[in-house]
Amino acid sequence: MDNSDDWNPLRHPGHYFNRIARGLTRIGDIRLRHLGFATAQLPVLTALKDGAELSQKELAKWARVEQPTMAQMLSRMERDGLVQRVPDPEDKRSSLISLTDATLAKLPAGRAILRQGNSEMTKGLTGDEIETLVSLLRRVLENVESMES
Amino acid sequence: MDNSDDWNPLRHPGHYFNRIARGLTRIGDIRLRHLGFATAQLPVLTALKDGAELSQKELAKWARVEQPTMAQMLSRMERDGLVQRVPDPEDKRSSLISLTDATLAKLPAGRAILRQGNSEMTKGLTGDEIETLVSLLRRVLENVESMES
DNA sequence: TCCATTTACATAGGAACCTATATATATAAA
DNA sequence: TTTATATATATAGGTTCCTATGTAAATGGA
Repeated sequence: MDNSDDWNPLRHPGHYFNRIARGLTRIGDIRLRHLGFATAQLPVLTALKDGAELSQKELAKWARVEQPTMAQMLSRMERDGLVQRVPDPEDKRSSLISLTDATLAKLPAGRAILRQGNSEMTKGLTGDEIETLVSLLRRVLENVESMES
Repeated sequence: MDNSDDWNPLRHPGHYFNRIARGLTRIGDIRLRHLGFATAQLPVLTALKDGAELSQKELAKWARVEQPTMAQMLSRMERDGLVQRVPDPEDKRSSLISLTDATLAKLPAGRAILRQGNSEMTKGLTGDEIETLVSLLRRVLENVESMES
């Protein structure tokens, strides 16, 4: 690839990740809105789907966001009645976060929306192609995360 | 894929896009910081790299962000001396935006950083694999953008 | 020409991400 | 036990994205 292509985003994978990620977030937000969910909250819903009680720290690690990001998101989710916090009896610094009953009741509908989105996103790709894609993505992700130090 | 995997993000491509995109943004921001550039500004730098003068509207379209997003980014870039605006003589509603001389002078260094990042991101992938990846990404992007209506 | 519509941009407000830093509790070492 | 360090969370401030809406200039039809 000659130098003149360095600025041509269409020749590089990097360009696509941002566009796809933003697109998926926008679509997810629209489709989940009637349930009161947002795309960014999905890791929290996933982690707590079986009634688990986790600390903010554990949720941040699971969702791979920084602690203040998770703190803010949990505040909004609590404000909106999606989660509840109870003081951790074993650690006065910490709270245990869990989904409210109303949220638990809405999870199956959320799951159906996700399944539908995953299927539309890979429309026209064979099972083999999806596997190839996931495996390449996994390798790129590993490279990217090894660049962050 | 059985139902119990609907919540398992590792089985779906969707999960990876967000993580990769955020990782690339963080790394780019760190590596470009000494030049005064940010990852999100790259489309603007790219569009104006040869001294072109474009309107805010054209830049938003090029970068595929909404107009207020571009307006805000250009404000910061102008504040930081990266771009300049001159009134469009043909349309009093509009300004023409171009890179400052200082920014133009820093572009080659920025390009080298991008090239390096693109190469690290795909480390271990063969040329064929990169081509396959880009082609699959293109198809997914097309699917995603067709979901947004 | 005059008015309605469209267009370009600005502004307001909010979500989700980040880094840096403060505070309170827990833990470990002296 | 007292003190130093580590950990969990909170807060402050900033960027990048979004939607909704306002304003002024351009345009096109009556």
